[in-house]
This record gives sequence, structure tokens and C-alpha cells, in this order.
Amino acid sequence: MTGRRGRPPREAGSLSRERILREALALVDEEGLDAVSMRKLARRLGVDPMSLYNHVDGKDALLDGIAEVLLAAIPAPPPDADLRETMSALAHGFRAAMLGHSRAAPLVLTRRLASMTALAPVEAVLAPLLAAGFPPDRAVHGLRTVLAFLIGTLMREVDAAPTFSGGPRLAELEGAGLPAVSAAAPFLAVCDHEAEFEFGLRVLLDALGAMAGA
Amino acid sequence: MTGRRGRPPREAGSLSRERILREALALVDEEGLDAVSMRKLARRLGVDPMSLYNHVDGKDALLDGIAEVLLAAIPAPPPDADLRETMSALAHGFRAAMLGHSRAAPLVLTRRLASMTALAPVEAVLAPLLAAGFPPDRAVHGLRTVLAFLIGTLMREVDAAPTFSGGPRLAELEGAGLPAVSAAAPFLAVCDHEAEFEFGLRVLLDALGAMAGA
DNA sequence: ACCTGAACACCGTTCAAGT
DNA sequence: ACCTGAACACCGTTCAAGT
Repeated sequence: MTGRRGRPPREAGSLSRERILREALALVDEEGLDAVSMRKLARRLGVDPMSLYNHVDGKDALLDGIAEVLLAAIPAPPPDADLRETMSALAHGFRAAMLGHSRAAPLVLTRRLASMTALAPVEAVLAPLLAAGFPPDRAVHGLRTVLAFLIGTLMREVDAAPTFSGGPRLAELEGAGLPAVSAAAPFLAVCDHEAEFEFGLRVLLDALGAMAGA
Repeated sequence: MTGRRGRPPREAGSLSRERILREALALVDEEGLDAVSMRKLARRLGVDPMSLYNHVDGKDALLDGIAEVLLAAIPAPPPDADLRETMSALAHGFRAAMLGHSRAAPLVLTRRLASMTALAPVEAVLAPLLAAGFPPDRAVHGLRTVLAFLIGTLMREVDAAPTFSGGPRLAELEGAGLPAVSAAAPFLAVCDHEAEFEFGLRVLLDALGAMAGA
């Protein structure tokens, strides 16, 4: 922990939306989403809580701003790649961006974003689908299916969704009429996120590839 | 008179975990998750805020309790159905349970549950997979893939995830280097949740069926 | 244009006291 | 065993006042 608490009046250009968002993301990374408050963030910035409102529209807008920072970290796919490579690159880029800030990821995965920066990845997905011959309605269909998978999978990786890991003990299960659960218990106890992700992605990209033919 | 000792003119029966959870769910249904507070809930129940703590372990446990109520509403699948029918019935039951309380659904979709009631649906999914010949590790694989899809899809239906509906106006898109987005704009503007759900589910159940053969 | 501090209307939870 | 109210340490945000 670096000692950036008690701050003298000025330092490297005082407040700005960018500096606020960067500090907010650092706060989420360190202490989690529940720890975010306008007052605590202001304290970290050495500033009165109300000063934040000159650059950010309130707490909800602040959280949206953090989500946009995460989304902006998704790299653009190589422009010469085919449909499958493009989709795969974007999916992996999305995943890497979320896992790089796993405590902030739920902001992207659970909030409705209406900003322009949210549209850049959408463009990057739709463009190759249209180029592959998908009519626009089915391209949107494909986009949404892949996105639902990504959101659901990442929600689990990011610890916000159930894995059934350290749950109840095995002994209770057998006596409780849960034979299948107890038979699979050792595999419920661990989760290879990487493998789960690759498996699901392959299934979906195969299905998209088959649709592209028709 | 009514069996219980004289008590201030409150509604029938005093406090109980069950009554608290029912009222909490009603509060979420009416005002949304953000409106839930221990104090407001107590007010609705005509009770001191601190009385709730005799039946519930705090706000987080209260929210977990609401999630369990939702999960308990998933009907058991018909016992004589085959793999595909069983999985389909459970998926539809899960969806119906979430859509029946869409503002509370994020509690199920985003929180890690470690309770026994969360395991009943898991048992119901694993049992037919094992019966169909899946080894336990691959059955868990299948469970998790379907669950990720359900969570991602329902998160969108429940309004917690992006649909790209009422976003920026079309005119801005063309000038912003988003040709694919603007070409698909009319389809991004609407979302047939039912059709999206059925499409994705079919893709996954087909893949599971193919795996069952091998 | 930006920053500040007091003030308002809330929170979740601890604790000591009541029945 | 259950319920209560005061108290503590917080919130997000409005507003009037400062520079």
C-alpha cells in the first residue's frame, strides 16, 4: 500500500474526470465494490466529497464510468481475420479485460450501458458477421447469444455467480436425497474456468459457423 | 381470543423468518432492489428495525433468503422425461421463476449461494445427465455451460444487462465509424427475449445430445 | 469554473434494557 | 425468547457560500 492519503492542496493537476475514474477503479480493485463511496473516494483524492460532483454526475454515473474504462480496454481484433478468429479474439479480449479487474467486472456484466464506448465492441462483432453473409437480424441474434454466454461465464469466474464449490459437506448430501450431487461432488468442488470458457465458446462458434452456411 | 396473547393491533401473527422474507420480496417487486433497507422493511411490518435481527442474520442474509425463495419456486421436472425434456423443463422453470420476480432475480443471478435449496435444481440437472451416460466430470461441465447461458440470458431479460435498445441515435452512429451498428440498428432496437432464449437453449441441448453419443 | 462545508434524510448494526 | 429504542459510524446529495 502506497502512502497516498494525506495530500497537500495541489498535485499534478487537481481534479478531473479521468483522475477520479482511475482512483475509483483502484479503490474497487483494492477493497471491492461495496467499499466504494463518494466520501471515501474523495478522501483518497484529498478533496471534499462535493468536488467530485463537478466532474461526475453522481455515484451511479461514476460506476458507469468505471464500466466504460473496463470496456475500453478490450483490444480491437486484427482486421484481416475471418469470422471465427474475429469472434474468438473479441471473446478472449473481453474476458481478459474483465479478469484484469475482476472486482469491478460486475459493473460491466450487470449494468445497462448506453454509452458510445459500449458500442465499439458491438461494431467489432457485427461487422464480421455481416461480412460473412449474415442478414442484420440474424447477426444481432448471434451477437446476443455469444454475449449472454460471455456474461454468464464471466459472472461465475468473477465470483458473483454460484460454482457450488465450498458448499455443504458430502455426508449431508447422500442422506438428503441428492445422489447425483454427491456422485459428482468432487467435480462440483473445482472449476477450471479456462476449460469451461473454451468449451462453451467452441460450441457457440461452431453453431455460428453452421448458420453462416445457410 | 385468537390464541395468541394480547399484542398491539398488528396484522395476524407476529414476526417470523417466513413473514419477513415474504414482505421483503413484495418490497423488491414493488420498489426494486435499491429500495430494500432493514428499516423500511421493518416499517412495512409494523415493527422495530432491530426485531428483524431475531429472525434473519443481517441484510446480506435477508437477500440470500429472498434468492432462496425464488429458487424454491422452480418446479421439479417430470420424472419419466428423457434428458432433453428434463433439461428443457428445468430451463423453462428457472426462467419462469426469475421472470415472475424480475426485480429480485439478480439476487439469484449474481450472488453466490451455498444453501441446500440451491442444490435441489442442481440435483435435478445432474441426475438425468448421469442417467444418460455422462461421466460425472462431463455432467458437471454440461451443467455449468447451461447455467452460464441461463444466467447471461436472464440477466438481459431482467434488465440488468445491455440490450442496446434506446441507446444513441442512428445519425450519430454513421458518422462515428460504426457502419455495422447502424446497418443493424433496427434489430438492435428490439429484443424478442422468448426467441433468443429458445434459440440459445436449442444450440446447447443439441451440443449436449451430441456429447451423450460419444 | 471550480471547490468547500454544513445540513438533510437516510443507512446497517451494536448494545443495554425491557417483557 | 423475543422485542425495543437510543446510539455509533457511516451514506448520497442539496444548497448557499466562497475563490
